[in-house]
Amino acid sequence: MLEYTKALETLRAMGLRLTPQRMLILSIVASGNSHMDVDQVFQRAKESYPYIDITTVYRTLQLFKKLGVVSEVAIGNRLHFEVANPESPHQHMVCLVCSEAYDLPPQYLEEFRHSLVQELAFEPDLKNFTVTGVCSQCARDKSNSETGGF
Amino acid sequence: MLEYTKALETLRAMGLRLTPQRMLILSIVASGNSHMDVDQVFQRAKESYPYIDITTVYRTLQLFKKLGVVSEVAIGNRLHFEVANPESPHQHMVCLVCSEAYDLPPQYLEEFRHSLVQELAFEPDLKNFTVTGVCSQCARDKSNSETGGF
DNA sequence: GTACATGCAAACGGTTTGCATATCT
DNA sequence: AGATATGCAAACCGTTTGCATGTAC
Repeated sequence: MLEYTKALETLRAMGLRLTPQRMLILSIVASGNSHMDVDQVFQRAKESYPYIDITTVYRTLQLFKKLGVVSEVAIGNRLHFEVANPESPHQHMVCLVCSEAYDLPPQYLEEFRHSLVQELAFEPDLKNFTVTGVCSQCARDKSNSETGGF
Repeated sequence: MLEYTKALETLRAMGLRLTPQRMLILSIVASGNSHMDVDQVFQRAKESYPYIDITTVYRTLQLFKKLGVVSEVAIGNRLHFEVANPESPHQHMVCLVCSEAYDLPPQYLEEFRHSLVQELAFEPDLKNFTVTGVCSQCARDKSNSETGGF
């Protein structure tokens, strides 16, 4: 919950306000294991405060992003957010079947990045890197249904 | 221009029509070095046939995709298309500065894919793989402008 | 002649903006 | 009190759909 106090201090320092909506949205994003899309945040927020508008969710998340409190990941045509953690940068894998997001530790991309830079003189933007694919769970489900077994 | 005759035969075989719009759109996509987004195709098409509608471009490209004539690449929130070439599968690198698209030979992803499958049991969907980043040209331009040079 | 394709308009889904009202400080 | 945030409505942008007209076959 270190993020909380730090984020709240940042808000104060900028002369911005600590509103219930902002605290709620921050708590929701912080409670997720991985990134959540805007609508997921919105739905969860409505459980606590039914009057909240999705516009507020968008604006608040963009504000937190600007403050470095959360980071944004675009997946398909949806924006996702997670609490920023500069100590453990990572990329994401998203399952095309179940839409689940998984963290991808950066070492998996090191050699890839290195060869791109060295051989193709292309500097990949790993801050916004996401691989889609099929996760082990869904691959198993699929092979089970194909063989008719469980 | 092999793609042409093959595509046209495929259309006929399916009882579909060879319209001027379809031939125009195919020729435009085939003329590009790499993938083009829908609006680029549309603009070029209007030069030859000003009455064409962007809806037709979308529908035609989707049809060609279904026939295996073109392949679709989603970049950001835009769809891009290129002539399908099953003989040389590749992925893409897109420069965030100039938006130029470059082909990425598959060998650059082999080790990456292998470690994902082996160690994380995640099968990446390399058919829809795109890395964004900064190309060498734009990196050079940037460093020049930063040092006051050109 | 008939089925299929086109153009146009309207809908769609995610996101952003304008503005009057409400709220934090 | 005064500046900032919110809710609501409307705009936006890329893409898709409905439908009457047009055209390839």
